[in-house]
Amino acid sequence: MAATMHDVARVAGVSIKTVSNVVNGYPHIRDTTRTRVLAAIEQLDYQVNVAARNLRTGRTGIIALAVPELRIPYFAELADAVIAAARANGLTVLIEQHGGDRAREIEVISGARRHLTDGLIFSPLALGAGDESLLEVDFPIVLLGERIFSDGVDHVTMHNVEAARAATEYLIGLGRRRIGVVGVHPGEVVGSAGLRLQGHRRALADADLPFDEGLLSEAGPWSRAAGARAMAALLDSGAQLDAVFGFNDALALGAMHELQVRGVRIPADIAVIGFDNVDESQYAFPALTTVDPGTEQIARTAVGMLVDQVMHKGSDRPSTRVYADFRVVVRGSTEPDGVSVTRDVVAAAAPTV
Amino acid sequence: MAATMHDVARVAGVSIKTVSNVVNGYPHIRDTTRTRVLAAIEQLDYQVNVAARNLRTGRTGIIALAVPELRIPYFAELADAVIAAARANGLTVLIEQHGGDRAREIEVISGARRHLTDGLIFSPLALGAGDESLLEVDFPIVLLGERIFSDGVDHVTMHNVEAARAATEYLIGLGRRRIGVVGVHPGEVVGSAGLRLQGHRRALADADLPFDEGLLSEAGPWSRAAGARAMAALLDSGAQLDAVFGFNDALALGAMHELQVRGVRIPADIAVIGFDNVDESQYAFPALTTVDPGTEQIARTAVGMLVDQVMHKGSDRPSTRVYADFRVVVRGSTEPDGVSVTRDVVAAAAPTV
DNA sequence: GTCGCGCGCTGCATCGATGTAACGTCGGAC
DNA sequence: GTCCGACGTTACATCGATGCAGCGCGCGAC
Repeated sequence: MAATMHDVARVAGVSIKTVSNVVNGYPHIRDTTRTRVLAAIEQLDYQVNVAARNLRTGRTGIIALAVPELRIPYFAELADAVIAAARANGLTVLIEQHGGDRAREIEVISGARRHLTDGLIFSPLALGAGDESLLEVDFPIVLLGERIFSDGVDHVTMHNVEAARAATEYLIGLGRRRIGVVGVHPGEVVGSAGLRLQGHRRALADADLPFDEGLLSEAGPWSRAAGARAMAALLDSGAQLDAVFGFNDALALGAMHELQVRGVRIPADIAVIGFDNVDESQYAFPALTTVDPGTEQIARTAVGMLVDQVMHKGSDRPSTRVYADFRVVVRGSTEPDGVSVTRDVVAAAAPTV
Repeated sequence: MAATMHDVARVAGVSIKTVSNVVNGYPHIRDTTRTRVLAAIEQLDYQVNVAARNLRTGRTGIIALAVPELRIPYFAELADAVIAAARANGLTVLIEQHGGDRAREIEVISGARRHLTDGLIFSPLALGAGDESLLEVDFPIVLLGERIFSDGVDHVTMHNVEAARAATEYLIGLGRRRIGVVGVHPGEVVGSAGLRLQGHRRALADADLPFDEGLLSEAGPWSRAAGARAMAALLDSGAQLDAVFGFNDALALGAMHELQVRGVRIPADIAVIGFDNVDESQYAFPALTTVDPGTEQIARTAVGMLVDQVMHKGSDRPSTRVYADFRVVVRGSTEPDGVSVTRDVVAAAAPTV
């Protein structure tokens, strides 16, 4: 059986509490005592029982991350970044997949596992406007994404509008004038598709370019397959294009593939830009220019906010909303020799209340 | 503050232990009592404090999964499957990334977090032959992969040799005779590359086809980029091919891309097969034929074995080694009209001791 | 010389649940 | 009629740690 503090105390000839003090770095301990305790710990190969410590302190050192599915590359990379950020804070991450299922999303915020974790980073897919009350729990939560906002809840999100605007501005700067858009969700306003389209339109307006509905192509799920289909539809409609903006990388990659199959030269004939900067994109040929939404920063910020909430639990902190920095990552799909050149276009992260 | 069993007991007018009995489904309780307790639980919105239960029972309901990185699609999908399988067993999953770093892999098996979890599913990358002693811990562990085996430790792995053999057999069955191989690791014997090459050679021998070293192409990391480079090298060498076997999907996708860039028709001129069956592959155009190594089964089996170990902890179970079933998933990259047709080629899962 | 305080350490209560022993009651077996 | 055992329930100890109060001691301040 594993050794307990009691065993260590007996071997070291001190009280159990002194062992606890040594383990927790309490400063007022004679050096000789500390040495003896440490020797006993070494000898018995003692490790603190975290379960017991948790019971006493109410902290577990585990945070939960709830995402739709890990098989979606963006979320896998987000999870990767969250785990790394948590590790830097001495925390481990427990992952829940809710699959965009409403019932399971609700279960995540109200579930019994709350006792197991110190807090939750939650990226919802089904919950949305109107569900704010569900988020009013007495438990540290950080929300991700743009589906739902609530005044009392910390939130980390991205500059969807500005980033999309920067992407289109960048294409316009290259001299492109007829920019196809892949991944539109007609009628949507608050989701990623709606916000990114809004940014695209602003960039066009800023450059006095017309907004042509004929250049928009719808895609339900934001997958490669859908991107290829949407691209095909756009080309088949006879639209004349010199650039394509895929609302995420999967769409852009699908679109790019369709273009290549048809013998279109990228970027000579048509330039392609995506959004998300998933790993996959830099391995495409040509490598995909894309908007990096600051995934790693989002992860770091979210973990930081959660840690902050955990430490100041009970006190009335005002809730914070942070927008991650983004940047346009220029690669070969827009500039022949631009492979992996990174260009910072905008950096904005004004915390707002 | 959250309600405790004590509160529930007071409200229901019973002892705290009776509440415990109700919560844990102990059968000998009068219906009226049970009803009263349940009502009190409902009224107070009581949830068991898992930390306290853990301390008492020594179980946490959490299992750890240690993988190199979630950003590698195969591991993201493995994690996805493990989380789903764990959920089916009432468990949650805590994920550790060791990044193939030896020190961190060792930390994972000996770390203090062991107390937080009931067991560990471990997919090592740095540990290998010679490190068996590190695995001899008094803690439920299930090993994945083919890097290291140890007599005392449960293991789930895949039929690398047989599966690769089936892939090549399948290509030969299509009438292909000159099969390029992308992803060779010269000199390797026990790793995936070595085993898969061995399977490939056997299939050639079985069909009385010559083994031509000139058809092998090396790739260090198994990425798309490396696949494309290896493919290019092979083509540039002047080798005549009618098929390509990528040792994983990323390699195969990279190779496929290189072929398409050069105007090679897939599968008319050259058929392409991969290995792993990651989601990405079915969205390629043409969709990639591949070997499904039974990732989901691997996950389910590993979780099952771990649960078994946890339940029979202490008793001297013999350790088990399971090989997952595999199958060749036929898609457009080898047969024009074979998109998403699945063909079971071999099913083998003889548990061995 | 006394007081107060910080140091180094201890003992006890406590976190919230579960396991064990044991209680009274009641029905059935002898 | 007595005894036994199953039933429904309870009290108490326990899991392994931490928080708090407090002890004896030495040292500096007044």
